[in-house]
Amino acid sequence: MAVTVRDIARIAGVSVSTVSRALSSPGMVNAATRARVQETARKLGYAPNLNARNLTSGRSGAIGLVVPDLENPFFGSMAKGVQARARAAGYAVFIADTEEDVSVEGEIIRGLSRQVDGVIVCSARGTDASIQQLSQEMPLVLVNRRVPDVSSITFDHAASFQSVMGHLVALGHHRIAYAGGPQTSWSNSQRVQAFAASGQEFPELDLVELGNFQPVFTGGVHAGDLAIASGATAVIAFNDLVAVGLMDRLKQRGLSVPGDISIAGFDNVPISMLVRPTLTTVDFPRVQMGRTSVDALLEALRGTPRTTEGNEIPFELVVRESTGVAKPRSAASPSSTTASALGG
Amino acid sequence: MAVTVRDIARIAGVSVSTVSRALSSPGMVNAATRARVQETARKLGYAPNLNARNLTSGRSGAIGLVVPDLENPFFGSMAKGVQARARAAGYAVFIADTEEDVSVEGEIIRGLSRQVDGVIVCSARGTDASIQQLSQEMPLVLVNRRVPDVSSITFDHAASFQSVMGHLVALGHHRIAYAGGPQTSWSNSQRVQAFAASGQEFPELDLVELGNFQPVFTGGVHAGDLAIASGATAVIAFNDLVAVGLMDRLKQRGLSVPGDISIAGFDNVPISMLVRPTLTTVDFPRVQMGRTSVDALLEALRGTPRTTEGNEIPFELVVRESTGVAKPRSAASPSSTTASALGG
DNA sequence: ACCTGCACTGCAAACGGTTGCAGTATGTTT
DNA sequence: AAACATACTGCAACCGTTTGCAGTGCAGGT
Repeated sequence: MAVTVRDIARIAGVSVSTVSRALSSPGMVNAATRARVQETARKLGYAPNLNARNLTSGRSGAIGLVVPDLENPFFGSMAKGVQARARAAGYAVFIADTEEDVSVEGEIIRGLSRQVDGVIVCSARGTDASIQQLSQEMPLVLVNRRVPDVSSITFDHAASFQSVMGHLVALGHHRIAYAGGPQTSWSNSQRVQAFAASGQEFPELDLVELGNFQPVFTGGVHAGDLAIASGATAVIAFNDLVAVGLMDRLKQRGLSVPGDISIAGFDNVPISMLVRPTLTTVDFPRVQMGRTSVDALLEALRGTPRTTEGNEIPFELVVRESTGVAKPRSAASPSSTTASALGG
Repeated sequence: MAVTVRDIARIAGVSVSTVSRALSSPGMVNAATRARVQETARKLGYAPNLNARNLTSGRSGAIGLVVPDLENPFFGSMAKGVQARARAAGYAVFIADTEEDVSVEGEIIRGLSRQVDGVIVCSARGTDASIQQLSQEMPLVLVNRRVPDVSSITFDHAASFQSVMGHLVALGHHRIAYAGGPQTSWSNSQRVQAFAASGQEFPELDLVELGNFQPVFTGGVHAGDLAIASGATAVIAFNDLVAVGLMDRLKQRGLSVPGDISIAGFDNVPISMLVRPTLTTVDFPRVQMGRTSVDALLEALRGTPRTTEGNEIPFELVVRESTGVAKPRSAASPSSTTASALGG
């Protein structure tokens, strides 16, 4: 059916080994022969059988990408970066969606690992131990999470949180609330820590943790009422969706953003610039994170693993309309009366 | 390094062929032997080498998925469906992002085809001929586009457009505009046709084509002014992003939605229920489209290709707040004065 | 003239499975 | 008791490529 090295060998009048060498290590064969072989190969439309090639070489020329949910734009962007960089390096990408199911994650990754040279894993959940275990079984790069002794690529959540906090402080806010995300999320724990650390840095601040919310619109709605009750003049939300839900609820309750309360989110999702007021947020270059994780994996495959630390992708604070100067504490407007009345 | 059938054979005291059969065609070997082999395999942590297996079988157990842009949520959802169904059927998924570049698309698909049993292709652009050509070279299923003689899975754009139109007519609208998408887009051409067909179905209607717009927020902003000028009381937008941009512009110009103008979009993207008013739109089950395309591909691989026609995924009209009864033509309110003044 | 080194090429053995065929030991039929 | 079918197992070839090793011919050095 398909044309093989033997066909080429027969037609070009050489041995199969010469054909193989002419095609994969051209330097080893005489220029004339090489040209003849390559020409016949081209004419016959030869395409090497990758299974055969990989069988001898032991490599597969592919990497695996494991994500919890492909429908989440975060992972879509990641995948794009991974795909682009892998292709440029001559690797194909196998993709697997764990559907957020930690229990099957290990099996999926192990299954995948038999057909790839290494894997890139996004696993916000799952235990450190299980990830360490996997990392010992195969070349593995962990994304958006840090686990001891596992090569990982992350955003600097602490620093990005600080930059949002600095922005709000500069605008004169004193009572600032944080509407957290899922308790099990690594990035949320980073933000909670950074939030607490801000207390050290700015002792004059009045910090309120509103609790943990689902990282979606309705979670923000829920947080909205608590935010009003807290009496905070600024709220940092776990992500943009929460921020948008929060903002919607505040408007519904008759408060103005940023007049009464400033709101900031994280991720810079497309919605953040479509809502009114547009949302102040932090942009994390997700495509670049995908690219960098491929680089890290390929280096590991070449036997020169990066250090675990220091692989942090830069972020950017995007200031838009949802944050403004804090309303003076003394001159309480009717709407803020509501807030302070409820805030106790 | 890795454990092979030979290791198992040696330890279990049988031949490699028996090992192979005990593992892949259990019916052919004695129950006791089979148990012993399977047990040793399990104990040694045996995992078959897929390259070796595929080399003999000629199959690869993988399918390819080719999309123009992984960052686009449409394809993310698709990919999720593809991935899930493929995994369930024992297939792995290779993914490739063409970056909307038609010129390399063919090469990417051909390269991919060497490592997979078949491909699922989303290619809104590219010529019919090039797709037909590819389809003859390998098992191929085309998604969201119809090309003669190529197996394809689509949404019924005509019917979904009709349902939006019917909804608006029922609300009493007479002058209805369509804000189109890219001229080269297959789905847009389907909608334009359906728009024209509505003229036949409802001769009393007054239909206005506003032109072609970029399928993004700013395209909608652009369309907004034209919509006002057109004097239409209802606008159907190419997709939700255009609809949202349009709505934003209308509000900016002092018109109310749906008070003065009703707006409907397509796709039911997350934003559509976050904007105010929430957007009437058409939901296309994209994950299901992914699943169905895998089914079609697998059937083709088994030699029982589906017919080209009839593979249409059901849609659902989602009526929300952005569409309402048409304002009576006679009683013009101040805000509509603006519109009719400009509408000429 | 002889040996050495070099550039090139071919042989054949891998890689790790699958599978057609033949062989052996049982059970079944007449 | 002989002939035969049946159930299981092993041998060895094969899938298409890579690669260590040996062989060839030819140039240059002595």
